[in-house]
Amino acid sequence: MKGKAEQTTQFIISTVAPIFNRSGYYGTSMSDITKATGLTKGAIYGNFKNKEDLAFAAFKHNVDLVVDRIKSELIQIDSPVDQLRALLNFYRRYRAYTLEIGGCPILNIGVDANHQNSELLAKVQEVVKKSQNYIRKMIELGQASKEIKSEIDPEQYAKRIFALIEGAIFMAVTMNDDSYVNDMMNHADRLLDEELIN
Amino acid sequence: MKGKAEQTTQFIISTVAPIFNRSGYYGTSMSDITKATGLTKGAIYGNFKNKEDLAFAAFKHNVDLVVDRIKSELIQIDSPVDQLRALLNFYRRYRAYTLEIGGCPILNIGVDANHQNSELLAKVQEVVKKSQNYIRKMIELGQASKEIKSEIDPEQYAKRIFALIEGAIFMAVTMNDDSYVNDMMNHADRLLDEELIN
DNA sequence: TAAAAAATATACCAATCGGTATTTTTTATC
DNA sequence: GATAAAAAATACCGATTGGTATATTTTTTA
Repeated sequence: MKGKAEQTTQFIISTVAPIFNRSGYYGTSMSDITKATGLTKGAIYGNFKNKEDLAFAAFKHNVDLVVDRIKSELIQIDSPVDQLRALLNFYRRYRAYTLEIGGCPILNIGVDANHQNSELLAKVQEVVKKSQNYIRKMIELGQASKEIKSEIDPEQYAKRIFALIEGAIFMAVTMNDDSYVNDMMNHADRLLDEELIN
Repeated sequence: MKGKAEQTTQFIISTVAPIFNRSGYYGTSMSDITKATGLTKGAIYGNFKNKEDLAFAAFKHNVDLVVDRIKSELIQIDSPVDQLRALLNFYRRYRAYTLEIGGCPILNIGVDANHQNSELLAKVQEVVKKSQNYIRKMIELGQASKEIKSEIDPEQYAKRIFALIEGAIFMAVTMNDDSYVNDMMNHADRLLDEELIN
């Protein structure tokens, strides 16, 4: 006895995820949610404990969308250095890709949840750590294969590359100007060539 | 016939500015504002047309605080290259300095206002443009004095430096980790040495 | 110091907030 | 197709939202 509800749950999440991402927690009302889904409060609260739980699910959904896309693009690449380059390339197309979900969930929810919802902020921090670990492992694999200098600190560069990316996305979204991302990815490419690669 | 009101207006703005910066527009309620100021709605609405106007004033106040501080630190420096270095140094101390106002207003309000309040977003964009022009002029002065390479594009590097800074601040605030800013400012220093300076 | 003006407090408004108890409808099982 | 269970709709709740009209207090000016 279950089947319909799971579909509805997924429908609610995917419908509501861009709204939370764009408008933030307090900027998204239950009536926004019922309007967007065409469902009533009874249906929403039958599938989610409360608004907060819906916000958690929405964030996870948006992150999974992006992460799945990245992994599917990088999994077919062998060399870790080429993977790093492909990652940068992904972000060149990032803004167009995330238009429909309303921008970068890490950036949006990170700013929104800070000082507001520590539990949601913790989830953002988890995603950031996983993302940085992902980059760090690429760097470490590059060191193991002698493509990347052994003396550099993988953690340090993973954090820096992630910060570069988020800064570029923030500026591109805020100023509605893709050149921030394009220039920054060129810059990151040069960073690879001049500081990381042997 | 005026005097008391102006003091009160200023008091309200400076009291409320950190709240808007931390909690965003919809996350800040009029009751938050009356509680924090100890005033009643009558006093608030006697000094401001509505909540939106208060948010505008709060953003301007936070920006002015930061800008005034930067200008006071840079005005006594002659060489434009040294000014650029001093700017980077300012941001090394930025997070501690902006703890009381609740982080970077450009970042916070930029994300908060996007998709929510186009008028407020326009004000953020104006501040970003002014900030970038400020950096661009330093670079151009450096070119005029032959300290900086004539072939580089001042606008491009002003945008990149600003994006670097905002990315580092976002990561530092979100992850509660100052090393993002420290590492990024070191990185920007090297960018100056290797790409900009003759 | 009295009168005028300005500033603040009080009391209230309709609308909306997130959430829930109950009823109705839909779905799955036999 | 009857029945039971699950899901969704309806109708409602108290609290809070941003905002306003009016009364009171404070400040300024004469």
